[in-house]
Amino acid sequence: MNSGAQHPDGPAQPLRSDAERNRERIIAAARTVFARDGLSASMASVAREAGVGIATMFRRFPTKEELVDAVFSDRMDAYADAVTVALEDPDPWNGFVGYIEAACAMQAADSGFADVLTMTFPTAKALEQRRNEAYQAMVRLIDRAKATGRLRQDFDPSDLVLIHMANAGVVNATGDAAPDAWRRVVALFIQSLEAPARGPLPASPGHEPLYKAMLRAGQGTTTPPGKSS
Amino acid sequence: MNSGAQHPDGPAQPLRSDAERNRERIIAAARTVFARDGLSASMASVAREAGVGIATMFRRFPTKEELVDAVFSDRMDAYADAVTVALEDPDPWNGFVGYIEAACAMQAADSGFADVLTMTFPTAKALEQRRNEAYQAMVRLIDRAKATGRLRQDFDPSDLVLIHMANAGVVNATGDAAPDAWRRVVALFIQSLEAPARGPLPASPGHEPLYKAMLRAGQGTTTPPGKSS
DNA sequence: TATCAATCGGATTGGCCTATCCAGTTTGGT
DNA sequence: ACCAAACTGGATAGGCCAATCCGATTGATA
Repeated sequence: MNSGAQHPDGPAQPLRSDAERNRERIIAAARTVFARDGLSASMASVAREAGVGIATMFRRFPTKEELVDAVFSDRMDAYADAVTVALEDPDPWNGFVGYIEAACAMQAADSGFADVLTMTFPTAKALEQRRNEAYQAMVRLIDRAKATGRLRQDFDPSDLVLIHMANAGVVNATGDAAPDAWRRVVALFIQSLEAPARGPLPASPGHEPLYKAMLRAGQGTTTPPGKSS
Repeated sequence: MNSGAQHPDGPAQPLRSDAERNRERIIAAARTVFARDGLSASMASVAREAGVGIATMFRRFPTKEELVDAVFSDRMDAYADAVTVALEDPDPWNGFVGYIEAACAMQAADSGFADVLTMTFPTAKALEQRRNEAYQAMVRLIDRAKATGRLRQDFDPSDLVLIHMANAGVVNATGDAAPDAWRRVVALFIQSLEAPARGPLPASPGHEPLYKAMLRAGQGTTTPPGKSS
């Protein structure tokens, strides 16, 4: 993708050439492994795939969140781009529907990204900033679709998160045994969003509880799955 | 619940009294732990909760599937009962809707059961038999609802599995941070199922691929999460 | 080319998991 | 009250994981 640019935020000291090469090898490997196994993949498995030692892994990315940040911030750009494209559609409802389909397709194509869309990682700054940008654009997209009357009025931006959670459930459960199952589920969802509403909905959980939920989920994936009684 | 009945299928030799006591302690503990942590909870954590040794655990339930079978076959009865109740509703659509809500509520109330509904365990005979009974009744419920014209004609029994997968995604992701979020998602789903359909749907994945998917998911939970490169 | 600091990666530690083994304890019939 | 069979649970083996340490290696500079 972007071969010229380094990782954006000031590399106080440029890495030595071999270090930079390994860094990119690690990111490429993580892209592959996370796409296949989701964010629960181990750091060690990424190192193995990259052909570098475990220590190199941890020296460059001391926490998994930093690796996730480096790997998915540009995929989050693509996500934000999808909103922009949708906003350019002359038919707001078409744009809205196309956006949901595109976003869910991205989830289906990359298990790691499916996880990213339903979790939040406060320390992954680049990632979270892009997520917020995408969110702002998304709110405009929703308002536009509501204004035309095709999108039900009680739709809430946080409903998109719920859709992503539901879609992640389908994608995770079906995997490559039924790789297109999500399309049917998403199609049902979209039809339920079209105005006129066929009935009232239970109240939206609201932003803040959903944020807490995404935080909680993220911590589960980043930390070993151990429990204490 | 049922205090009189033993585990149904012929206990060739009745267990010694202390063994039987431990067996029930284990099942009770598993009910608690699975409900809290889902089926990914470890056998060891169940043993700890039950206050028995690890060996006792494995002697009574050599595989996790046997434990799952013992714990959830009666919950699957309740699931099947919900279909029966729904079939008695004079309004088939009401019955259908009520059934989906009840089933999803059971998922929300018990993480373990949420997993059970989206996975299959071929060796868990009691569980799978009850699942099939429920499935047969469910097909009748669907046909009845379609006959009245309130349920869209292209609804497929396997769509219920997809709904459960989606709901499991929401329930897992939100947990107790947004414990009612699933209600909104399910309400949207139901509204999309009401006739007249607002548009065609992508083809159903069909029974067999979905079964494969459920199998795959089950194995992931039963076996350690290790991977090979 | 010579030097040295940055970097590399294998070995290791400590934790949790599944699963098995075996010496000590409990049960129930006599 | 006695004893054999059934049962118990800690110890243990083997595997995967996150994370750290340190001797060997390599890149950049003079």
